Amino acid sequence: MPSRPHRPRRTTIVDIARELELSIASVSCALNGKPGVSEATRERILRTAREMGWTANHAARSLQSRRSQMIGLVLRRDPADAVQISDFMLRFIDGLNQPFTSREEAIALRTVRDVEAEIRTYRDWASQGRVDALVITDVMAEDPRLPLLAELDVPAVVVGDVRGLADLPSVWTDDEVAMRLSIEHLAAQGHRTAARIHEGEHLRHGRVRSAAFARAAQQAGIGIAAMIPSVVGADAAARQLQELLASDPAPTALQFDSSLRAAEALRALRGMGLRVPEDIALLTLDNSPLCEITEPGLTAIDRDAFAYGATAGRAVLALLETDAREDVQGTTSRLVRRGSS
Amino acid sequence: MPSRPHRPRRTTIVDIARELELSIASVSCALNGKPGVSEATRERILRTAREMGWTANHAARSLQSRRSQMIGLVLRRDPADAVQISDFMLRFIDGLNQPFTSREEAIALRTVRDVEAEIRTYRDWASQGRVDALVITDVMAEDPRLPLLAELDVPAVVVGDVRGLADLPSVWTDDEVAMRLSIEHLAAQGHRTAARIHEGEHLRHGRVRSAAFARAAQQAGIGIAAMIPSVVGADAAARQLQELLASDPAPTALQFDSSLRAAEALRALRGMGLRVPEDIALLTLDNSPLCEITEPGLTAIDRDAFAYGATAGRAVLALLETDAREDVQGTTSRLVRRGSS
DNA sequence: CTGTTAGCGCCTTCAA
DNA sequence: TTGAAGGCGCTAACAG
Repeated sequence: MPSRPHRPRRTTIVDIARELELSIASVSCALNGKPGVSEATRERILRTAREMGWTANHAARSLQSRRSQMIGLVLRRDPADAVQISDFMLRFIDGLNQPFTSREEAIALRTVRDVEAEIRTYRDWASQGRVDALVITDVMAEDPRLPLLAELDVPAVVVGDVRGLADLPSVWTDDEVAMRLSIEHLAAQGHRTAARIHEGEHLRHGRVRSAAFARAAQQAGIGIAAMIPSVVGADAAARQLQELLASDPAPTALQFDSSLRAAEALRALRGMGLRVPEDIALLTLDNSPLCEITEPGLTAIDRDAFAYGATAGRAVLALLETDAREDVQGTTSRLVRRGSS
Repeated sequence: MPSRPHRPRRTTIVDIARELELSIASVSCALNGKPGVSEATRERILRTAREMGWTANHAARSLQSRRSQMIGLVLRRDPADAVQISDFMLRFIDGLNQPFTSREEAIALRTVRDVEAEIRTYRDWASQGRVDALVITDVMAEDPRLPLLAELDVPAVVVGDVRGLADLPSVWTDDEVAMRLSIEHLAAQGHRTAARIHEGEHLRHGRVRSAAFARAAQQAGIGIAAMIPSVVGADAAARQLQELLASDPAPTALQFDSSLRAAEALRALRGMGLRVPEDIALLTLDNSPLCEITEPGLTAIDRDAFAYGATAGRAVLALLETDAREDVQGTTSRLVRRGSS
């Protein structure tokens, strides 16, 4: 532990009390708007507090109130994370902050490489009382964090669908609707066979989406040529596409979870001499500026990451203030039509 | 202030002392690896501490040590922020975390809409002792935060070039080199006239880059058709490009600060029937996956955002631990050649 | 080597 | 209405 910083002592309520020749209790009451002081002395106290530039010391308050005024957020970050994930996440964080702007809460952020480190961080934070609540994102199919949260006694809000996995307050998004919108759009365009290229099913929402995709396709009378994870690298992606298009019946539409992958596919398809959308249609989840710079633009499902985050933030506050366990939809999916379909 | 949470009391050093019938001082010494306890009792103490699941309470430590173990980071976030900015920032944050992974420090993050709110946050955090240090990004041409930092007695590291603006430890990136690489690349391709489309010069680095661009161009014997801020909207951008290409002599190369803008320009130029790179070359700062999905790919200056952040993190630690005022280069620019030039 | 004492800055009974 | 005292959990100085 490094040596204690020797910065100038800040003014404390003791200083104010001494200055005014009052007891610290009176000062404390006045400063916190509590009864127990006359209006006159309260005024005096508030004024000199302002003059002396007093602000409550956070550590002291925290020690006494057992509240850190911190909301913990751990980002398990794959260095290869695609741009639009970053964009969504930063907007989400921005939204998460939103309900806290007029309050003292702030976000304690930490990035880690794997779940083990993430869990360690939660354990540490919880036992040290460093955060008042946790926000959990990217729910995995078999998520070791969910039992952990039950064990640690820290309020937590889960961002994502945890129905059947855990009994925790959650903020989720309508993946079923997103898939239905996608499929219905394709059906309306006369497509009869589609394929889905997802980002892996280790994440819960990957599975939810695949299931919803299958269900919606069946209802719309659309055949599924394949539901496969995306591959990295232009060459591998091109090969994957070729295989996909060789299947019988061949899909006339591709649904992506990642707009970056969709954009790459677009480029590959054109390289293969195929026309989009005439020969094959593309559409993707997670609308982003990326979808507008491709030629043609990418039809995408739009979701308001900021609103999503803000809803999560409000759920955290509700949990903290009234112990209200919320289960709300964070954002609504909307189809944005562009040239690719 | 909401009511105090009534979670089960965690075990404290008092509990351990009582359990072992020792004084709390001995326990404290043992737990902190300080001399003053025999090895035997230390062992005993450590073991029962572990058994009882003890962890130091952060608020108490913080109160006593005057350290919050928090590094403050405020993001002034324009809701219209482009994707690749988000990507760079999240990678930067990831890097910033890097030096803290094996330590107790965490990042206190807050997003705000304007400088006023940002300044208010710094003031609050500083006076409450909520952060041990601040990391300042996006230095503006006339930056009101710099005098503020001198006033507040909080250690701070500036990310960006502040030479001549403030005497603060800083981590900067080689914008001059980036511009020189760009210009030299163009010169080598035989270009004689270029234009620069930047993201506004309210930010310090915007100005630095423009100045460096002009200098490098002069040295390379390249004429500058224009140095103008980008405009938003496809139509406006197309008009801007048309004007630019109508100037005499017309630029045969365009340098962008934003790869999103460059990608949009690429699309617009092709819409105008121009070939890239034959008729006009494009290149951009801030390499990102975006640069690979356009057709042709965008030549770009690559900078390691993670390394940049990590360097900043190390500068913060140095400042905190040894009061060492560092002034280091955070990352190195490198030209990535692609089809657009 | 061990224990006692006194803070860190704030809040909260309980008496006066 | 005001003040004195105790505690939040931990650390540090000094006494034994």
